[in-house]
Amino acid sequence: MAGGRKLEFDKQKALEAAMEVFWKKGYLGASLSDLTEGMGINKPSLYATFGNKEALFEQATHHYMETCSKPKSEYLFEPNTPLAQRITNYLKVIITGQCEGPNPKGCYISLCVAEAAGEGMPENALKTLNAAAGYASELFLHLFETDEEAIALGLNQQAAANARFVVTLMNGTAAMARAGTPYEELQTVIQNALRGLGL
Amino acid sequence: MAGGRKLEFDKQKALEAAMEVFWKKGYLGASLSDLTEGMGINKPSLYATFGNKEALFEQATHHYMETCSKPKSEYLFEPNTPLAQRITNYLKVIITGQCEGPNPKGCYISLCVAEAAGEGMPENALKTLNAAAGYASELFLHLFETDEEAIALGLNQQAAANARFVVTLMNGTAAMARAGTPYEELQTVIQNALRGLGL
DNA sequence: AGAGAATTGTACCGTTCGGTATAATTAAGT
DNA sequence: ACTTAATTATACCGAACGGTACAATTCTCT
Repeated sequence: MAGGRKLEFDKQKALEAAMEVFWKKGYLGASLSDLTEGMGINKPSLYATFGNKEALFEQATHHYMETCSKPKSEYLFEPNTPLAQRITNYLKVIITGQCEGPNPKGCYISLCVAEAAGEGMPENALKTLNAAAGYASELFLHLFETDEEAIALGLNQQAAANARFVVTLMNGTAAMARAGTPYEELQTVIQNALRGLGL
Repeated sequence: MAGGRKLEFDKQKALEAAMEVFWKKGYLGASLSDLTEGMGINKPSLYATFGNKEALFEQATHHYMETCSKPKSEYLFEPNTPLAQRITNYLKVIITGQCEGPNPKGCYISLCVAEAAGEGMPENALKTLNAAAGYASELFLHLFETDEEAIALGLNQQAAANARFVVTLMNGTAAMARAGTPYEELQTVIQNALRGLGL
């Protein structure tokens, strides 16, 4: 037997809205009122659909990684493109995403990781966050260790340190973007970054 | 006529403790319970001595700048020391402060600025924060514009962009430190930073 | 010793927090 | 039409939030 009232909202749109609220306020900083208002639904609907605040955060974080973070990594592996150009393209699109567009300024993950160090974050949210936080490091580590040109340039010799440098700088641009630095100003660090890598 | 009961706590010690609480939790993340517990006093004493949470934050932020941030800038202007060495020494002590010691990991200012972008921060706290946030930028801008060696190396030509690069990287190390990256790993970015500046 | 000034602990204010019980809707299956 | 299942809106829960009234305590000055 079946039946039941239909959902009056788009699950995916609501998740997208939740992602934006967490992106703007962080996990602890986002209240249920912030979330329900941003998502356009009320509390019982939120709990019935997503579980609770923590479960919603896990799904929103996953959505962020899949739609905002991971797709940009394609720029790093584009064929027939010099390494310096690929890194430049990648950093440009990353900084653009941090500074411009409809989303909040900065980086969702970077903000929530900073928040998490202050305690008060539930365990599963921490796990989700730590997994997401390691993505960029592993991406650049893999690039510097396996890319032909990177190996030819010797970047694989200190792949971990070089990856850490790039990831550190990206965390920095996220902080600067969140503080209001516009893209035109922030974009100049890309040249410094390439020189810092010896490119 | 006069008199009155004596303060049973050290004002300066209490301010130092408040600074550590804000450093760990941020402004919004620090509850009055966190503060009174960390400072070892109770609420009426806190309000009588420091005003309210916002006024306490302004004083704690000032204390941070005077005792933790500004003193380290001396390394940048040490006489008879090559510029690259001065920047290296400065960044080493900055990263050490972010990663080690009794204080919370990361940077007090960087954390609270990130928090402030999410709204909910009172106006005077914002002003105090913005003033503090501009300090490092102006410091490096002044260095690159006026230092003899910096001018000889042409760093003054794009002083603002070069300063932004260093400040961005420092915000990045703060984020990495807060996420738990140890000093030994994070310190390697200094060499990349110098190369990124052409040093 | 006594009066007046300042700090203390306790208990409380209204509001918001994350989360839920309940009942009124809206739909499908028989 | 009628039962059943699912979603909705409203109202509420105990706890914690920033902030304060009040009375007890502790001090200085006369």
